[in-house]
Amino acid sequence: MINQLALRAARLTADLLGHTSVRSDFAVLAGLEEFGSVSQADLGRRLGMDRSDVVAILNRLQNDGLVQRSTDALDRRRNTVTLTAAGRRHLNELEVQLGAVQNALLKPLSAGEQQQLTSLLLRTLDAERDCPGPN
Amino acid sequence: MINQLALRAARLTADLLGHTSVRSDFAVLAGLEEFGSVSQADLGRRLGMDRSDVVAILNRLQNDGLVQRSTDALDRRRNTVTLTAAGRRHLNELEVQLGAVQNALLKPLSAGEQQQLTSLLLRTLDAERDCPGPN
DNA sequence: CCACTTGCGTTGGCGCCACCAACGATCCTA
DNA sequence: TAGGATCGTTGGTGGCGCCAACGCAAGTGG
Repeated sequence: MINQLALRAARLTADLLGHTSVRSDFAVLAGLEEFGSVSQADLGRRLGMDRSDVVAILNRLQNDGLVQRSTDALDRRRNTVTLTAAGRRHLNELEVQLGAVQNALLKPLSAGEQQQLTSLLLRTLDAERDCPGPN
Repeated sequence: MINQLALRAARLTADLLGHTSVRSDFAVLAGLEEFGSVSQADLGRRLGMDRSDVVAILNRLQNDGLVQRSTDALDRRRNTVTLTAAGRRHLNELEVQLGAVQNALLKPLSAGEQQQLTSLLLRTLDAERDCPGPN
């Protein structure tokens, strides 16, 4: 049903970008820009992914100098993750490329319909995001 | 972007159904019902999945008696795959359950909006499906 | 009739991704 | 001060999509 479209999206991103794991990288980078400097666990919670996977992604990103890990002084368990300048640049590039992918994917729809669709998707996502929390 | 929703959908299906690989099974069963008895390669092409994966899924389904493989008399390379009565029954059950999942997922939307959304998704999917072929 | 090419089913491996279990370190609280 | 709770990390598991290679059958041109 809906998975079909997600698969198409994944395939297109894989085609246009080198077929490495850009999607999770982008998710983390975008999350960092949106939320600022956060701990890894918070990041995972807000992005809806597991702590262990966040670790792997951050290892990659840190290795590429896109992200900086520093132990929080107030709570030495936590790692405060910060976006570097290079990371911000890389995120911008990814946004451009993924925007192109999205355009290609939604090409058969008019501009108004595209907006309509994304609005509907975001609404269901937001509503869904609240559901499991407060329970 | 869109992958988020797909993930939600996957999680919901995993919650409501036993977290085994029901999704691909359903895809194959639904494809069989839609296309009738077809060869495995045709099935894979129409569903947009790899031949090797179709093999694995068919092994499972055949083992559960939901599907029957028989070598085509006219072209002995091909395996004609047929839905058994049990397979059709199982498909119906899955349709009910997945319908419930879809309802839960799209609950925050009104009925009209739900229809609108699925229509938009199907349109982009259909348009996309033609694109890679004629090139 | 014999290569040659094409398509089919099957096997095996790789990579991405979501999930779970466990551990040491650290913080918080009773 | 002892016991839980949280954090980062490691390791393993399973689903899923993709590719390469094999053996076999069908068609095609010489």
